[in-house]
Amino acid sequence: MAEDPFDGAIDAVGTGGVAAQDEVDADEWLRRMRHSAAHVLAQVVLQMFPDAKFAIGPPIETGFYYDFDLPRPLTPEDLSTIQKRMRKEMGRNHAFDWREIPVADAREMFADQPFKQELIDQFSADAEQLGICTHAEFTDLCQGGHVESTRQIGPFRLTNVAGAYWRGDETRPQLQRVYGALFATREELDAHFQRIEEAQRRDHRKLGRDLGLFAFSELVGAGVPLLLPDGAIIRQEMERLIRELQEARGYQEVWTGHVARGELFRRSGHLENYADVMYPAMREDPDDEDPEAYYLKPMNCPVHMTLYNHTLHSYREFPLRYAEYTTLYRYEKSGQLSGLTRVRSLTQDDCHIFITPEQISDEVSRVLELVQTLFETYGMPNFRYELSLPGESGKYVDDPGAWQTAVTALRSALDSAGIDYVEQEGEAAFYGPKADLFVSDAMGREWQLSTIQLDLIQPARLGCVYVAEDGERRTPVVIHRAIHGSFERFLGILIEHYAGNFPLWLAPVQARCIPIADRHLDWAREVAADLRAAGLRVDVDDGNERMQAKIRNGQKRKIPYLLVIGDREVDARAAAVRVRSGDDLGAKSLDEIRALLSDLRRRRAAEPA
RNA sequence: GCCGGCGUAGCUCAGUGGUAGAGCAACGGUUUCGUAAACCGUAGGCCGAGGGUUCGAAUCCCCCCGCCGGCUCCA
Repeated sequence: MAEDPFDGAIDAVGTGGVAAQDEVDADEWLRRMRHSAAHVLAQVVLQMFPDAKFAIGPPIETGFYYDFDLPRPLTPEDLSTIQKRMRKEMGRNHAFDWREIPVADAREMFADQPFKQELIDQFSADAEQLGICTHAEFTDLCQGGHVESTRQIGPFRLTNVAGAYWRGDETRPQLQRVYGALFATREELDAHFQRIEEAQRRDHRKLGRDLGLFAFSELVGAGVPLLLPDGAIIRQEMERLIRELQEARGYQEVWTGHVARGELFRRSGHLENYADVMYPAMREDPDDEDPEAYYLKPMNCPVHMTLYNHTLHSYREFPLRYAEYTTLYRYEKSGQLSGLTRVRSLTQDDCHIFITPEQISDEVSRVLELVQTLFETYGMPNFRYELSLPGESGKYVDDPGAWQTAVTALRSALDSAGIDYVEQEGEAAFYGPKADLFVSDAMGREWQLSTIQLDLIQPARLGCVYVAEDGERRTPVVIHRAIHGSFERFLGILIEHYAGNFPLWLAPVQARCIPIADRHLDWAREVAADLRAAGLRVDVDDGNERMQAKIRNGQKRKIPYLLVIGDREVDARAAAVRVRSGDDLGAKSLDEIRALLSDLRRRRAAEPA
């Protein structure tokens, strides 16, 4: 999916439009099967809807899709009909015939296909011949990449139909996209669906419910997560960690509340560039354009800069690092909301660092070190960086020289940290370039967590200055950076990363005492009280169920340690330690248990897995 | 926001025009048991909200809201 399907690979066909299996490698063969399946899909859809306008049908990571403009929405029943007819067509063993024809012929051939006409416009800019591919009665404008015949196409299943804008542009017509999964073998196809099932078990929305971590309420509102006590514990541990790390690195905590006047956001540029995600102004008269109106903060930056302006600063104070852990409010469109990973009230570990231009590279390196330390603590290695640069559009104004300096400094900091990244033109924030860190959730969707942004615009707009060594007043550069991104999203990702099996330091309940019979309750309570006094989160299952049931409940709750207490343990002033993995560590003295758990907690160890 | 699907007990789901159901969870009682489910009982629902059709609506229609998948946009 990484490649732009419109970036025509018309000349990248190499072996030609059709190849035999032994002419290409396995990956290429799979791509060809998938793309060929898309052609059969289009063939069948055209049989069923002769007036259909068809767009594109590329191979993707797990299969293929094809986009259509149809007279009516496809139903799930249609999908299974289409699938049956596709299998039938594949069984007929139609050969794929690929060849090149002159542009003019292509235009004529696809005269009643407006999307194809647009593609012809695009491709004919630098080609006189265009590829077409025919099998059975169906011919498509196509850059090639096919198997020899339909019977060679591997096992597949149509999965869903979804809306998709033509060329990914929401101002253009929305088409119906039919998705299919396709793999080389039946086993791989089955494994694919098993992976999906496994991913669904990891889904933080399900685990959050099952483990009692968070909830949503229609009454409170969409996109506003309610952290239940156990979820709030995890979030508190996350905050505690980042506070420790940041205090150790010279950050100073500030507090600036939740609202600010519109005038501030007008000066910062937010109302001009960011209004679409800001909640509407809070004002007495809705028709009043009065700048006295207040807005919920979508970001902290303008407020932090105003706070900076409270006194005159010297270059000697730099880097000056303001940290705040506060909730911001963004009106995300309803279809964007997704559990904890996309919410409307989000809490950022949001900091603004005031520096001189010369300090950019060093300070970005320090931020990168902080990111690395945090991700190591969580044991999350699977992320990737993106360097977002300004593009052509007029959104990026002001000083082009400063932009260039900033981009160079950001790039060199990433390079010297040995970080791999991809550059994305046109993705910069309105105030500067940025480096973002992305991770994937259980369902394979990517989410941005950490962000490091250079700001070349707002400090000047808000009148930030510092006194330089030569006594002149200059405008500081500001680094905006959030390491978790938002605690909500990061929590969602963490839940999936651990599949709910939090390491001890994060676990809402770190150990549970399980007395076998009521006569063991006193010692169980004593053990719990002792461990609690040592700062551990420990409870006692004093219900009247059998021990087996209590163990089952504790396991389902994913509690790291279950401390089973019967006659032997009471006598020995001990508890039998069962680890979440199911391992039985046997009886251990209270002292040993306290030492074990305290050590894991203190080190924020990854254990128990 | 757009396209499609879906909203019945805390959770997983039955119920297709005629008096709202099951399992698990919860709660009460009995049981006091050695590493993933003891037994009995009780309670729990404006069937997402509002409107309409009908003698009668969880069920059919309209319109909101929410959730899920995708598209577009972003911590």
